[in-house]
Amino acid sequence: MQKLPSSFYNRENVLQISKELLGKFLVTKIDGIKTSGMITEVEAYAGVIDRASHAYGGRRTDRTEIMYAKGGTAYVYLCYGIHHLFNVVTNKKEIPHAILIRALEPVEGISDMMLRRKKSKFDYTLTKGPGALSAALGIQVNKTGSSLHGNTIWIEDRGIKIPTKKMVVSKRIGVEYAGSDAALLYRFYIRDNPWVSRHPK
DNA sequence: GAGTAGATCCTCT
DNA sequence: GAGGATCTACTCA
Repeated sequence: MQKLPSSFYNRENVLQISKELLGKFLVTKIDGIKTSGMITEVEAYAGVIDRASHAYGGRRTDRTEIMYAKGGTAYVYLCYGIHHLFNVVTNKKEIPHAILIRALEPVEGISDMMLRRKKSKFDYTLTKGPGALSAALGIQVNKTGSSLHGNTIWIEDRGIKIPTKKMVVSKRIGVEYAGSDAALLYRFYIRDNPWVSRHPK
């Protein structure tokens, strides 16, 4: 059990990093409550050449500035006015790669996750989907720019390795506006794991 | 079980 | 002033 080093995030191949994130553990300690879960589903956003990315074409605004930070930084933003989506920034400074964490399997602090999600019953919707898992772990937009080497949000390697044959590759979700880039196979999830948001159309 | 509308607000044009 | 890397509840069958 150890935090992923900066050398994990600073690599250039965002697809490779995405695959390796499956089976890792996302941990947060927010408001004094520790919660964690195993990552089961991710999507890669390949920066300036990816029309689905906020940083497409080198677009740079107050919001996307975080994506240009060095690997190992949290990029959180608000979607549809309601949902906080959590991304991991990868690659070197000035290269705006990011990986969206879409789903995870809850491990620690499940009762607190249920409180945050206002759920009385434990079911698969607890951390299935990017907006849901952020709410469960207490991640909000004010955490954007946080370092993943600090003591608020981080990712641990607990010795679990997902074999390639257990991985499924597919199109990303909800990016129809990205034109031909919507067809890119940039989504990865663990085969037969119930904690996966949904199947692509 | 499948399909759809509403919530809700920050960011960029 | 429009729209989005979503989720849930509600309708209809």
